[in-house]
Amino acid sequence: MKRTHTNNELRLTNTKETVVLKGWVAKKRDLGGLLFIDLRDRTGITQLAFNPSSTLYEKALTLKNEYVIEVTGTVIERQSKNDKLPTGDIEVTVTKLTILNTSKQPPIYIKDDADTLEDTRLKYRYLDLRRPTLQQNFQVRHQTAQAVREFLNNESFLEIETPILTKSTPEGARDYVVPSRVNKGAFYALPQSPQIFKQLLMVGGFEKYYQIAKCFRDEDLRSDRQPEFTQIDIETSFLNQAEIMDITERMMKHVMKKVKNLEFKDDFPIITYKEAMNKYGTDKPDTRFDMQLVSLTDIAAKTDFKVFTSNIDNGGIVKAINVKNGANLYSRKGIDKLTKFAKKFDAKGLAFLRYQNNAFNGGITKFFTDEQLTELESKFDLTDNDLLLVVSDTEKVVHQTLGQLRAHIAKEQNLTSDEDYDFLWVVDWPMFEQREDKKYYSLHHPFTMVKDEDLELLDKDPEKALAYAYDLVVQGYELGGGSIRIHNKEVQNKVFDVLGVSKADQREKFGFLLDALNYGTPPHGGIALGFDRLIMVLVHTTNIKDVVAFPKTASGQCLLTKAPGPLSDEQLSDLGIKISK
RNA sequence: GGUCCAGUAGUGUAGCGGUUAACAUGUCGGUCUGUCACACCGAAGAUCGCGAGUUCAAAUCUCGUCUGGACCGCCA
Repeated sequence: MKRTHTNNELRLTNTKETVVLKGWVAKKRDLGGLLFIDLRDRTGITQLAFNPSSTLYEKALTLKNEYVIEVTGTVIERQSKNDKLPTGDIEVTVTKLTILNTSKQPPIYIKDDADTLEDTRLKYRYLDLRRPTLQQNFQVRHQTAQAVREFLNNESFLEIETPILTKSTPEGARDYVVPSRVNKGAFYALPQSPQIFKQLLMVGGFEKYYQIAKCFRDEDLRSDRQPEFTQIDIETSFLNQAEIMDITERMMKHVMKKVKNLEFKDDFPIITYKEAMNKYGTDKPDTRFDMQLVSLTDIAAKTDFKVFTSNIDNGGIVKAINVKNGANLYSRKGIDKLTKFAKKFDAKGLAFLRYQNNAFNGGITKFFTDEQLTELESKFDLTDNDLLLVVSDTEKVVHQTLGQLRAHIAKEQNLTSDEDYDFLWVVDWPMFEQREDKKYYSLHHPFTMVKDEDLELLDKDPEKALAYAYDLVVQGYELGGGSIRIHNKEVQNKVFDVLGVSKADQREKFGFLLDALNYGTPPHGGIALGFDRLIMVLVHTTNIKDVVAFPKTASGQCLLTKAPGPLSDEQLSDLGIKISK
């Protein structure tokens, strides 16, 4: 029989209608003389009622959780209503019951507040996916993809697929690799992103490209990181940074309207990379709360506190955050915990001062003169029981430590709301960073265009050169990043020189791209947004597994399929591969 | 590669040297005509992740190992 309604559809207005419903038995409530079944499908729940006078009563008694059934029945108004369910005013008196399939006792509960351990849930992922929250997450994921496509299609973008079997590139993340049977000893790599292909599509004249693209990176996992993930990948020709940011911003506003019914009237704020690092200690600041980093280097230099003065003499800095009401929130023991947290980021310690009754006390107060304390007071918007947390070290360590502390404390103290979407652009990224080995590394990627006015710096002082690069940040997540690309061969060569990529390597790894630059490559640029992360933010989860249908564990295993697994000797020999051990 | 946490009936937890291994929920049986976390009564269900060691005695302590998780490194 054809299903007439889903399980979230029937209302009082349907009373007396004959309906056909299908779904899973979510719950059986046997009152002796009366039997209720909650029938679940992906939309919701409808209550079925069986009366002992019914010939179906005995059969209904045999139903168990997760049986799949089809029922025909009449919609009636309930004697006792349930205002927690959209269908709570009605129930269906069943006149025909067909058991479509039975179920063993499931190893996990199919309900939202189930606290089953993650490994059990992953092993039986197909059961876990039946949970309403996960069902809703994938609904949102679908709607978001639709909204993205709808917007970009309207803006004349073409959706074009790029290869999954492609070539390994030297920089960036470790590649996942696929052996070639036809070409023994040679390997494809799975793309870390469609970066080079989308640039070549611009050379190919498509002008506006997008793809909801799978990307692969063989790096260690985190709660917000899977080895394969999805990007909204966009590339355009002839548009400048502001124009690409505008399209992206309008796309995000479209998504927020379509998926969350939220209007964003104002432009997303724009701050520079430098400002982000100085004020928030991170390139992806959560701006839902303040607690900005404040420099105390000048005051600290005047104190007799050796830790500060010797750090400053060695080029270090001193900065602090003001934890509002922190003196009440963090006891001595609590501060010790924060110190332990700070040490994860290479800080040697965490200094503090309390502000109570209009004066500082505790911690490092004794190292400051009254005059210096007054100066300190003027730097912060202090109220009673504030707590200053101070870190002194290299700029890098200070920023990372205080940036992480800031986020950590906000989380501990619930300073943020999941429904507060603080979209933010971070611009003016440096082209390169110099690491311990004194070599230069791309902050973005090696195809990023240097700002016109900084072109000369590539030769003189590469570290000072800024890029046409922009990141979109929300709630402390890097939602995506993009840049204007180099379309000029001389500049590209210069960048490779700074990066120390030899001519031979340039030829070997990027020859096709460099060749393409010879044939009328248009000015182009684009952006890539982390699709999974966007969904995480939209459905308020911090666990990426909640938005990926079949995710991998922290060690890259799929507990459902047991991937990755060994190959047979025959397969290995076909590929010309020997396993050494 | 490193640090930390966890692994005990189907599921989630308690127990932290000697217990009949406890509790909740689920399962099974019974009573019950308005439940929706139905209620009540009863029952079954556990080589305490695995392997060694210490001890008269190990779920409990030690070491190793496996699995899962969080984080650091890593992720242009």
